[in-house]
Amino acid sequence: MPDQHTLEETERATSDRVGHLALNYPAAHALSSLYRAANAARAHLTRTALRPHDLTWTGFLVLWLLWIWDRMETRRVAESVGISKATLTGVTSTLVRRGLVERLPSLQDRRLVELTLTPAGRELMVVLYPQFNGAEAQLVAAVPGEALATMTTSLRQIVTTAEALED
Amino acid sequence: MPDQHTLEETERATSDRVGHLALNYPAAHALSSLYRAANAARAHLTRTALRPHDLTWTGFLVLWLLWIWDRMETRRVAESVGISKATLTGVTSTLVRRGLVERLPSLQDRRLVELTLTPAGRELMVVLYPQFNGAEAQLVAAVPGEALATMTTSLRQIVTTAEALED
DNA sequence: CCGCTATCGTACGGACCCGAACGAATCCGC
DNA sequence: GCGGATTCGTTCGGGTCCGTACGATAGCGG
Repeated sequence: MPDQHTLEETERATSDRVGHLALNYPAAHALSSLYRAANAARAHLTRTALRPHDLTWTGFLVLWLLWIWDRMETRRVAESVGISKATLTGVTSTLVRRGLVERLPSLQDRRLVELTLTPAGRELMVVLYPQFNGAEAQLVAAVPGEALATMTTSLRQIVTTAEALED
Repeated sequence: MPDQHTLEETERATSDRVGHLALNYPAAHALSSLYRAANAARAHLTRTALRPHDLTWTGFLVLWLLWIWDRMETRRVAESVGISKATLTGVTSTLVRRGLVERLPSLQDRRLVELTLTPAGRELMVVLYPQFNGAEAQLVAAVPGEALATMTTSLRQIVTTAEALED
């Protein structure tokens, strides 16, 4: 158990504390579950698949993206991974230092920098990604297929809503 | 758009790259959506509700927990929030420095430290939490009630599975 | 051409985050 | 009682993570 209190106890204590307020409880429970699930999944995948290769979660996301798309501008990578450009600079430096990623200054627009995998980076992903996906499958094994599809759809709607709210 | 590529393009590119491997795609898509949604929600809630009060996401989670439960041992707080004890030490120090949280050394077991909100911390939560919950409601507004319930159930199953896998 | 503006990636400071190691306190087998 | 094992919170080092500020580059109106 991640908590010394059961789910029921927590909800009762919450009700005792804030029950007099007009709150949206389904939203609160959904987002609480969302954050806990994402945190648990990230921690488990990191321990199971990434740590043996001495990779961080974010570093892996960058490698995966470059594996799928061959080369990308840094601003696109940051946007896709969901981190700031400033953070990506540091993450990229780490991956470059380990010989997995290469920086390619753009010739057309000299402000831009593109990223690509080195051969070593590609070899790593060929071995690593099937292991990673196996761990992913383990995590969702208890969720029936239909519920998983519903969940995926709802999560994407939340992403869309969040993006719309940023304007 | 968080990505210069549409979802369909990404899935096609993925298929081109790893289509010859025996992978669990529903699991991969579900966890990708899970991580993106959690990231987007966290970023939006931080900007909307937390930043005006100069609070961090993790700091807010700690405050919320102490608000609901009055006082807790640090090890329980770390477990509930999903961070390591080492991280909690730093987060707690920040909150103590801002006068929102107090450390209470346990008299029964002198290895333990309990945390509790100061009056200022309680006053902050009374104002802040309704704002936070309002932003939460905005995020899930596009998801039908039934789908939201299904999503919450599935997310909790993933949390349970992840915990079981840690043994 | 030539300022004005926008956008790029990066440097910096501060906060979070973890694993490992540590001193202090407690527990437990004998 | 008491010595070894366990558990506690903290410290430390290294790696994200962000907002801000910056120098460099590009686009654009006049």
